[in-house]
Amino acid sequence: MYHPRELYPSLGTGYRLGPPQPGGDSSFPPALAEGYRYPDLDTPKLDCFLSGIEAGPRTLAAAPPLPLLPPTLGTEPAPPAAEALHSLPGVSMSLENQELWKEFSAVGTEMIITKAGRRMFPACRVSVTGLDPEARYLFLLDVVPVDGARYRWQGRRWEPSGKAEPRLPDRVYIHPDSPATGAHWMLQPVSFHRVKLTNSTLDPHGHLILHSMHKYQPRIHLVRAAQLCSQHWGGVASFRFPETTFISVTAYQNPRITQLKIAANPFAKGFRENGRNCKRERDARVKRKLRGPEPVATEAYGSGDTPGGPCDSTLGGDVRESDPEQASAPQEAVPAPAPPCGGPSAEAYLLHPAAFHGAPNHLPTRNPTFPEAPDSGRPAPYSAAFLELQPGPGGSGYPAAPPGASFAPHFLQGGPFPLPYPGPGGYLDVGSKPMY
DNA sequence: TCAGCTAGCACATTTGAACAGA
DNA sequence: ATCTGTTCAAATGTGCTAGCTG
Repeated sequence: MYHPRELYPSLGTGYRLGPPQPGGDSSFPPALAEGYRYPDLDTPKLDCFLSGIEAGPRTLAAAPPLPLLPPTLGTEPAPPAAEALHSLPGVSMSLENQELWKEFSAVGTEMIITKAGRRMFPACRVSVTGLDPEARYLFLLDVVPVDGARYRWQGRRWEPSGKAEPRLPDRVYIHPDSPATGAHWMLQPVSFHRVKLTNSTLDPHGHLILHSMHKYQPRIHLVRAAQLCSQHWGGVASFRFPETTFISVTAYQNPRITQLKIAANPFAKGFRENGRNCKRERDARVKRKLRGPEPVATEAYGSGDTPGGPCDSTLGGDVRESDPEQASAPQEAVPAPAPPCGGPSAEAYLLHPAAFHGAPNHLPTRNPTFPEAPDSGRPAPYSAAFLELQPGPGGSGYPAAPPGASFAPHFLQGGPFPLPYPGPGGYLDVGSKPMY
């Protein structure tokens, strides 16, 4: 296994997220300071990953003391503005699909996790401003536990039910467009709809590993760096949005969440009231089955509907079909359909568009020594690459993920990347730290 | 007994290859 | 020969449900 300090020994350990330094930069935007405290502010799990960032001209300023997260979901008032923790002055981020998130949050967001990995819905879709248009940045997403409790659905609400399970290996999702110029990231909303969540601790695909019935919070990190393995990283900004807090489940507990997901997620169209798989239709099918073979449907398959589902550009994600206003909002912000990438990334897109619709083809070809995704004949797509990293020295009391028989201690799953770091669209395993 | 998990199912959407026509 | 638009099949993403497990 690798630790970033081993990968980048020349970088030292001088740059870390942490409490504000005396005399540190005070450019932290006040508006963004109104948020919640990172539960693990003192030991951010990205430490080992980000410690290689070169100390910039400014000292990293951490968020000021903030109130703790509320204990339960579904009852809290409208959440405050996003919290930010960064050393990139002037950079701010906003949640594009905030209304949808708030709708879920008001009920108590649940995210299905499966062994094979399940996408998040709603997905995190953000807009960023204040970047240097010429500089290159990486966009990362991770998910951290909100508290040390396990939760249980009590028929009407979620309530704490005992102590949380030991923290699992931390993984970071790297946006497929990374690295790209500031101009590219600011051109259109950045969507993390391809992030997958799993409850399989031996997950070989690099999906983000979570415990079921626990409360989590996604975080988005912006790192200024020319390349994924750059030795000249120029700062980091971390953001999180309180309304994106969710409880991981293997089956939905709150029927209101189920209804919201069905109403908002294009992939669940078949379960809507007027769909072919609504309860009435299902019952009718069962009856017909008992009587005899089902007649062939005469209606054109999916006719009349405008495709509005997730796409793979940064604009993609949870377009809410039932809410045309919401669906059109990003287009108002970006009048002309922008190319998926700008600068060198746009070049890569033109040369290898598939790279932005699944496999990162703009990178070196798939390493044949790595296995295919076990559940598919196709090469592992966006989750193709990740890196298992050993917890840092003195960093973790948490035992490293038990090495599965199917994969080596460190490797790039389905890796098109011959280098020991994850490629765009991949996941970085940064080890973990004990939380409780 | 029961809460939680898993696998299989049907349906909708996405994606890319193949093809036809300009 | 090239470009554009259409069609189609396979892959993938959904929630539902029955059965299993601890």
